[in-house]
Amino acid sequence: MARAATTTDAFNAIAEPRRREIIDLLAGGEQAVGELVRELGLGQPQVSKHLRVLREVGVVAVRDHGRQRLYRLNGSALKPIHDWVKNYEQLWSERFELIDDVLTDLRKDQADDHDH
Amino acid sequence: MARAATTTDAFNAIAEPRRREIIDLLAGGEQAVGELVRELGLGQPQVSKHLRVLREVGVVAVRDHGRQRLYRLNGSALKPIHDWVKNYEQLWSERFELIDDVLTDLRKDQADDHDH
DNA sequence: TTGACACATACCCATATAGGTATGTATTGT
DNA sequence: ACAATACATACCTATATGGGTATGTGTCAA
Repeated sequence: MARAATTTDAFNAIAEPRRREIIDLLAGGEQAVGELVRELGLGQPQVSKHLRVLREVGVVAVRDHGRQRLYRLNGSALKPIHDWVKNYEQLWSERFELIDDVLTDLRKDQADDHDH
Repeated sequence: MARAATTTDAFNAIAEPRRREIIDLLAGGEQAVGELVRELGLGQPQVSKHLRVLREVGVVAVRDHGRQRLYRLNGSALKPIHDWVKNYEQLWSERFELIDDVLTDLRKDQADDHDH
């Protein structure tokens, strides 16, 4: 089996750096494809394809405006990612570093006790 | 160009569901490959390969113990993901929904004013 | 109506998978 | 020394990719 499709879920969709860049740009508000093309310095078809992926996983939505297509962010589609990674937030917090030190000391004391 | 390697960064590494599952399992503490194999219901070579990817991006670390290899989580490697997605947390919070409603009302009032 | 514009889609190609199977390597027990 | 155990790695295959280029589709202006 090959790798899962980029359109499988948000996890796969945001693995691509340009797509995260697009999301960051749309955080500032609705934008047309042409603007994104200029800001990204990518070809227009490439940008359109990235936008398609983001659309399919629900991270962005489109709106027609004359001959332009305005894309906007739908941040809630990123919630599953946040929910998952949030479980590990404590693992790099300063508070945890302290707790970790304490636990290490406790284990050390236990080892000393067993040495007797 | 093809898709970026899974070992490029944590974003690519965690796109694979089984690798997230491994991370979740290791959150409970150090585990040998064989235990992970049983818990995942995957082949041993497959698990070893997933572990290799996670090792290369620094999400897990290994320790030799006899003929076993004990893997442990290094959660701090997930920080970049958390840092990135945290910027969008407000977009689905209840608090934001309320702010959004208020803004919508404000815009509506402005439109009414212009109608006069 | 015609041309210009904004965007989407259809191809082509090189590449990196993820799973499966077979095999190599190091450690342990007898 | 030898078999068994625990992992890692090599190889194969089907598949989806991201960029590039060419082309299709819908909208606007003259």
